[in-house]
Amino acid sequence: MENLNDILHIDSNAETKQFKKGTLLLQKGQLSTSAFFVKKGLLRSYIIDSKGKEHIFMFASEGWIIADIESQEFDHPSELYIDCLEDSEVVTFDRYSLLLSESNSKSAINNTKLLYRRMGVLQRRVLMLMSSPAKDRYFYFIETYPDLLNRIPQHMIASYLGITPQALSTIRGKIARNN
Amino acid sequence: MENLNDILHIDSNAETKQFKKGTLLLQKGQLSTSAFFVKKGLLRSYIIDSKGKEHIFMFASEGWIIADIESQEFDHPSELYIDCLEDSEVVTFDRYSLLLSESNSKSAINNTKLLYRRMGVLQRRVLMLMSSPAKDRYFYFIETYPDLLNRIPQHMIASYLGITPQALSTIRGKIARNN
DNA sequence: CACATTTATTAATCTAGATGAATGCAAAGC
DNA sequence: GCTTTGCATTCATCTAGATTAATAAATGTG
Repeated sequence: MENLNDILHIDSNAETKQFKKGTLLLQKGQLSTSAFFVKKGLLRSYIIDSKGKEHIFMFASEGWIIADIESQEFDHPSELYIDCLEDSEVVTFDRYSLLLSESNSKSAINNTKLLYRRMGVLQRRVLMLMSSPAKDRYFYFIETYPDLLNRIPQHMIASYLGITPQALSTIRGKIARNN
Repeated sequence: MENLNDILHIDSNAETKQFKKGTLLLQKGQLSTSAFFVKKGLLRSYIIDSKGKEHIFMFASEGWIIADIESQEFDHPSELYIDCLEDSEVVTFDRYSLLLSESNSKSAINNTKLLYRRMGVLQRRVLMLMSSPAKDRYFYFIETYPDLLNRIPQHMIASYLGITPQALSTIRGKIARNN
């Protein structure tokens, strides 16, 4: 995990902490420049809309970084919540330490590659939300994150896909009986 | 335009070209590592789905870079089309030249900041597609890109918002007569 | 263990937005 | 100048997925 070493080396405040399932690491309204690197376990980020409904933006399992990039980038208070779906081991570090680490050219290229990759993933997500029916998005999720499938309750997958748990259940029912 | 100078300096192949409105710069199926910097004019990227319907992923006016990041990142043939909505002046450069430019730490930080900003924009886009009705997305577009409003035909704005031209027209009608 | 909470399923009804079609208008080409 | 093509609007219908509600299995927890 070369990337992690970079972070630890550059941000002296970065330290590994243990969190219990259910712990909130970031809450709506907070001004935070923290990002979370997941060493072990599973986190998610989500918003709660005006009707009180949750919408999951992303899951982060081992090796992923999760943060509210938008609020950090535009200096708004966070809209996202970030919490633990499993007991987790997390390195908290300052978002700006990643920028500074750019001066080290080896890690710079690595970090930039990671950013491009993340952008590629987001591009796909936007295009699928715009153009594909829920069933197709579900299939894509299964193929892309087969490991997450058994670690995440179904209603949260529905939330990630942008549909209700009932709709996902119906889709799965149809798939099971083959239509 | 410091960023542009970096590009021109590092990628000797980069050159400014003129394109007429309607010119296709990238097409589905192509394997391309090119990115396009818009000096003047207006480009867009979009997919055409299995039913022949267009879905616009983004617009790029002066100062923006546009490319199919996903296909480049995962070495797939492009799914996106990129074309000119106006007569445009475009610098074509290789995507990897940006990576190399990271060794120059001043431009490195600049490029990384741009990437974060783009990710922030994409985060918002995903969250709005998941949680906000079309009317709210339309208002957000107006507020965020007021300059584009008069340069882009309405049915393309609808496509960007993820709805049909008819639906956008109806929404605008309601707004106009205040309900 | 019993009891509460979380999770998944199914079904009836409702709605935002899609689809298809017709109309008017403005710009573009000949 | 006319004629074609593209653009926006309106309306009637249709549908994917939301909402509401009821049921039941699975998982926790004292």
